[in-house]
Amino acid sequence: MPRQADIARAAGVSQATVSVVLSGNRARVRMAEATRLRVLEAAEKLGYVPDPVATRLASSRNHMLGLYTFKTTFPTDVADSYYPILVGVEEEAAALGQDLILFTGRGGADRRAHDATAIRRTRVADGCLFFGRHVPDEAIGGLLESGFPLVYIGRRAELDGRIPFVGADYVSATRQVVERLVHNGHRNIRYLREQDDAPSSTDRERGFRQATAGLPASVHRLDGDGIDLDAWRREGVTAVVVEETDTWTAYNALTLALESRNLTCPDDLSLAVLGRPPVESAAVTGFAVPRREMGRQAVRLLVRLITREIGQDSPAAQQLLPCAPVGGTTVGPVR
Amino acid sequence: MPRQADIARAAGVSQATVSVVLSGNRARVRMAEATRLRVLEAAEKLGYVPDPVATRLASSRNHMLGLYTFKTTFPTDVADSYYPILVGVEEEAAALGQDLILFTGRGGADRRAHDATAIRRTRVADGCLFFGRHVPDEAIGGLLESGFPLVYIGRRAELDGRIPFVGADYVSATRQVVERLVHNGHRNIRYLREQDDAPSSTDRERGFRQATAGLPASVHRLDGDGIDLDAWRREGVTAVVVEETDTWTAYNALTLALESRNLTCPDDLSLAVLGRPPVESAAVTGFAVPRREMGRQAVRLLVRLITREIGQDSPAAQQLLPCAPVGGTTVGPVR
DNA sequence: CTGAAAGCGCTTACAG
DNA sequence: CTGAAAGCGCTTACAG
Repeated sequence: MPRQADIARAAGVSQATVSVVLSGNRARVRMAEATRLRVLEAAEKLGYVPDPVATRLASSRNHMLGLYTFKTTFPTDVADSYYPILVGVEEEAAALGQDLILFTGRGGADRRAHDATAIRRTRVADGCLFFGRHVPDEAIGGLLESGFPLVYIGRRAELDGRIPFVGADYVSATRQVVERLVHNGHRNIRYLREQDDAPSSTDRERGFRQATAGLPASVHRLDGDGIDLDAWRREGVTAVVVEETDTWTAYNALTLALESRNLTCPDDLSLAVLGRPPVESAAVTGFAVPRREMGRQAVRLLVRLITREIGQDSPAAQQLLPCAPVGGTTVGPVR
Repeated sequence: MPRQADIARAAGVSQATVSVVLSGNRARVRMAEATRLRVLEAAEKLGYVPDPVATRLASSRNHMLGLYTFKTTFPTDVADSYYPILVGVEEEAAALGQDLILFTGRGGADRRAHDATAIRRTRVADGCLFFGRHVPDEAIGGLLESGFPLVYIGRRAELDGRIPFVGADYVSATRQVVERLVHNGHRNIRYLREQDDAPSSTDRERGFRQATAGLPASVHRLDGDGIDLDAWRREGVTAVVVEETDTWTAYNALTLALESRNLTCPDDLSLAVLGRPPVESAAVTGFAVPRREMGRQAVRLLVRLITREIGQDSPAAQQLLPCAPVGGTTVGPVR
């Protein structure tokens, strides 16, 4: 494969000159147009393509973006909620001329021990997208401090909120859904959430509390016990909102509870999903998490971080995308 | 970030010695155990992680495998047939400690002109998986000649059959399905295939012809006209086999023809899919294309090519995986 | 047993 | 306007 040195020989110039010409002469070196053309022509004739590895070692960019997931990159269980993000990532990466490196090869056994090594490896790329709840503070903090561009997909508050991210605005989306319920006369609304404290869950809770300020609304954390909807009714609950997660745990528990009352679509209870209901239950009110757009915007943000167009401490490095409302038919007046 | 030079200083040895120790001393250089330990300790203390870019430039391996698709890596239209392959690829790559590079960044406009450049770029990786019908002879041939390890996913006969691949054994799988029909008494069987000449289509046709040798079996290539099943019946056809492709074109055409006779499951015609029917029509006889396994085996083969465990001209560099039969209920006796 | 040197293919100051 | 030099962080013969 031809190298710059070969072109230099063919064009009768130095290898450094070839480098300058081929890199578009960003350094604005003065140069005879004839020389430039001669180099370009020789490069064309020899079928030259730069070696990305050497480029990366010598300079700082190789037009490759990393994608680091803490579990598997192509999950089989939660593929539905995950795939759209990948689609968005690829779409935008392609549009911006970036290749993608999937860091999957981080050994078997002791993953925790390998994390630091694995994460440091992301440096092959110009920058890296991270996806997952897991934030290994030290490793990520080290990357951040060294100025390595990185973007989390999904909001992250760790490391004093210094992590750039592109997330979904669950607070507003939830508030809007719940406000609609309140507008319809509901005064006792219950938020069914799962056990863990993912930002997406606590953000929903925040939006919920904003919309129900002053009302007897309450949050029910899912435990092993299942849900007693009749008891909730007796407590005066007239509407239930349930969070969507990639495992559908809370949603499924609610569905189960509804079915045990022989009601998939209850007439004495309004329902809404804080997210998008599964396709089968398309009529349920909720909102759409803009996964594909999150993928796209994460790539855009990462590239702007790489080009230093914006700094990693800039407010613009943390983005929350709006969620589109999904109409549905399960939010009615109080019964 | 600490480099080998830093470790060398800390351990009081030369940088080259550090390199030898850290790379596991494959060159079997004699070395005092104490020195080795001192180096290892210093590396640990400094939190050293090798720079993959430099490693790749200096040596020949960086434990990264390329994945080059001629369309989009994450398609939205044919995701179902595609995703399992990715799952297999990732699974095996992870198991073998390999990262994955997705070559998506090959500019917009003139793709054809960029192909050579884009394909040459795959050299960043230790080897590359290719996926798609498209075989740009010159570029792939160049890679092959230079000894660059590559594996196609799906059988490819181009370049005098010199391309390593992992495909599905459509010939045998089809033959078995059709033999079952023949065994059930069918003598006039029709194979419905699509227009193009993909290996997966011609392989099916070959298996079909093997099983129907001596019988009046015939192949119908789908055109714009739709299918007249009544006419086929009058011609004496008692069984139809239809190929599965990622677009389902032929299968959908057949379904349409069946529906126009108000029969989704005809009683005067036996049916089989050369592949797996869509979930809704699970009862249809067919076979399962082992997509995930193809992904896995392609990675395994690629790694063996990279390690020179097998040569690219070895027969072992071209693999056909068996397809598991899918029982179904649509293959009956002649009516 | 260990170190000094060359080289992988580039980029980027720095001299002329 | 162009070239010579150093360097990115490694590996790999080759000397001692």
